[in-house]
Amino acid sequence: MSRLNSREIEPKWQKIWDDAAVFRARRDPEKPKYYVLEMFPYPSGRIHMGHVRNYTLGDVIARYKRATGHAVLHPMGWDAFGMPAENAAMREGVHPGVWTRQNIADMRDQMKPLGFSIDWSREFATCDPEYYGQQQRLFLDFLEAGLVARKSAVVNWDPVDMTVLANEQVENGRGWRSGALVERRELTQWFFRITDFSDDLLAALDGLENWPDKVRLMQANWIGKSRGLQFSFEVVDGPEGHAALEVYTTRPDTLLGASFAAISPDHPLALKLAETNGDLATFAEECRRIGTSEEALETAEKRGFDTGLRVRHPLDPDWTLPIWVANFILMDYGTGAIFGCPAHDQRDLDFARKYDLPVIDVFKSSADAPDVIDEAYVPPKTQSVTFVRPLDGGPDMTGTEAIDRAITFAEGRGLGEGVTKFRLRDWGVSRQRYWGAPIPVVHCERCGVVPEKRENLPIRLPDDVDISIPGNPLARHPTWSQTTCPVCGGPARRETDTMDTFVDSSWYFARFTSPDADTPTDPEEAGYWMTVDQYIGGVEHAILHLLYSRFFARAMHQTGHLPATAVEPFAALFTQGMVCHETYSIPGPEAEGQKRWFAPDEVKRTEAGATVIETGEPAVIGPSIKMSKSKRNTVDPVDIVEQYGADTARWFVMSDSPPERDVEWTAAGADAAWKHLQRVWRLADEIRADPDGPEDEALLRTVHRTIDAVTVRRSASSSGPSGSARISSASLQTR
RNA sequence: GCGGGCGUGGCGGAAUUGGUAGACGCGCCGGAUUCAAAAUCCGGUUCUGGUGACAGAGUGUCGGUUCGAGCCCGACCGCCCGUACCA
Repeated sequence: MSRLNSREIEPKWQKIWDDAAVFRARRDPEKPKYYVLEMFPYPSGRIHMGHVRNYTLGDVIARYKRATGHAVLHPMGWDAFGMPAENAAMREGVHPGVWTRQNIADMRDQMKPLGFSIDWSREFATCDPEYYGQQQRLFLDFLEAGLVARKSAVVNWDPVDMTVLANEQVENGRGWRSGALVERRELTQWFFRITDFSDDLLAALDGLENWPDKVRLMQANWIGKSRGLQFSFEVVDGPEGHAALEVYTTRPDTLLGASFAAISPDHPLALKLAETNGDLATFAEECRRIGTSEEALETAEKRGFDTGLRVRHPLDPDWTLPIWVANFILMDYGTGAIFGCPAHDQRDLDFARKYDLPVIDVFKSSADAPDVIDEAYVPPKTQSVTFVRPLDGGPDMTGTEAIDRAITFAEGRGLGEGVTKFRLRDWGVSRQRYWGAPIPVVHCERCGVVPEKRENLPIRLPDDVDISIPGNPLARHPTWSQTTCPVCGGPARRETDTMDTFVDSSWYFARFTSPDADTPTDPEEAGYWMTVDQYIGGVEHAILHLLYSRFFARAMHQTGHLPATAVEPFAALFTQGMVCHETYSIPGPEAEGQKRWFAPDEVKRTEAGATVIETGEPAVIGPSIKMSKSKRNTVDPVDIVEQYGADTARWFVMSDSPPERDVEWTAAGADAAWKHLQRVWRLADEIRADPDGPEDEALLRTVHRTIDAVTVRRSASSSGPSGSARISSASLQTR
């Protein structure tokens, strides 16, 4: 009787697959097509268990579909632009391109032994000029189609390093390298007009039946369609050009509860007043130090500054309200100004309590009204439309009806108009960095901003750059930006901003259908393979990446690069859970931050606890959390493959937990997975040992019951991988 | 802060959707087999008390609805993801 020897079998079959090119995707009119895709990796240098889980999920589906007579496309590539390469360059003095290419080579070497059924002939990296050149072509096509805009946006500015910082590089309001207080600064930047598609991106979510509800809900909330009233306050003795203050509210029915007006520190009126009011200018300056992330802005302590100006209440000209500048008003949403209604909005209430502003309950007559307002409330069911009801004589009514009625009433009186607004903002794609796709436009003194000629694409990144200091190496390169104007032929300057790396990942799935085409896509190939039938990746991409990709598919359709059938790029989406591991640490002499972390292979784990192998010190066993470098709780797939073989790693991540849930990697679990494979091997071996003997009817029956159960469950489940999860549990019960 | 998710034995997880909580698997314990070990096979395994029959407790916490709640409702706690320049 033989034993499973993964070390021999796996390379043997991988070579046979490779030589026969069995995973090469081929169009076949006789077969239904199936495109399965896992979110492509960032080439950090090492694959981790999260990758193994992700690609195994896709691999199971790819193999299943091939086995059931489909023409399958299952490609792999590299999301190769981004900040880590520049950081490595600064840290180690290595060129970002060299670093990235080496990482790709390393990771490919680590992935190959896992035996995924990938069509490697389609591999590309987004830092290939052949790829980003086509992306530049798309940029120009979008520009021509009116899908690109140029406007100003706020960035984090490090005044010491003289560079733009990513939100991630801002720590407690300070630049991570310089430690300088970060400022907000406005730059003119390029935007994709994703808001042109707000309505469609929202409405089409309904059709994405094979997406998780939670992702659809998150996207819907992100797009944030709301119906409200836009109206203007008359500003009493306002400065020139500011006789009126436009505000937008989703709760016009609470208008009589207004006790103040508030504007963003970046609102034009605030800027105007700050010109002559030093204290206000100082206050606004302090607000601008918070940073640009929504999270930072919203969690900051609510602060305000009374401008001394007042506005007239629209329903009562004798009633005036103070105008405050408040740090929790976002210039990006609505009009950058609100009316404050403390009784019915918690943020307004916090603000009113802090600055001693009135709290007026407009639902006092409602049965739900509290005697004293401790927290903002809105009556759940019946609510009187306080300012409308006495005037139009109608009945009390519920939420949205009340709001609609207030809008109708206000419109009838000429007070304002009903407006639909979206929370979604246009997508700013300009980045002041080197390692990204150059934006293919030219700045000419005579002709202004002009697009590059398509025949000049790709606009390549220069290799000879100085990365050792912060800032944009393209901007300080002595010659790269010098060019001639495509229109007048005069001297001109290249755009030195590069594109957001999310652009790279917003169409790679389309490029996989024709990776060598000299246009962004080959219509015939894209028409055959698109859309992606099953997309698999982490839930952390639920909003941005997936929304940008949905936008891109629409924009690519509009510019003739994708068929109408592919405006939704991913027919089905599966979000897998994370791979976790417990942590081992020894607390330092000082505080939390002093902990020393130990990797699983540095620790001897017993029932009683854990000790550091080298020193024999006892280590504290921490909770199982996502594998990460900083906590050192990673298990290298390469080690597992060497120890047990790829099938053990693949089997473990597929069987131990349902794929949509987090899985905890344990040495015992890996061992068990290996044992299970041994059992399967032995079972098959026993049958093979007596090929002429009578068939084992009980076994045959079990096998077919299992197949039946798997098939039934698969077709019943809405998306693929949850079905394949059942394959695991069903097989485990065999015999 | 806001949006989304999760919380059941030592562990992964079941629970036919409001009807015997812990299926199945892992691990562990005991036994068989073996010169011995591995592998394999059999049995046990929520916790507490009890030799035992058995008794009591139990699905993050508190409260509610119900004849009946892991499941429905309300409030809270903890962890995770996202929050538009991390990918």
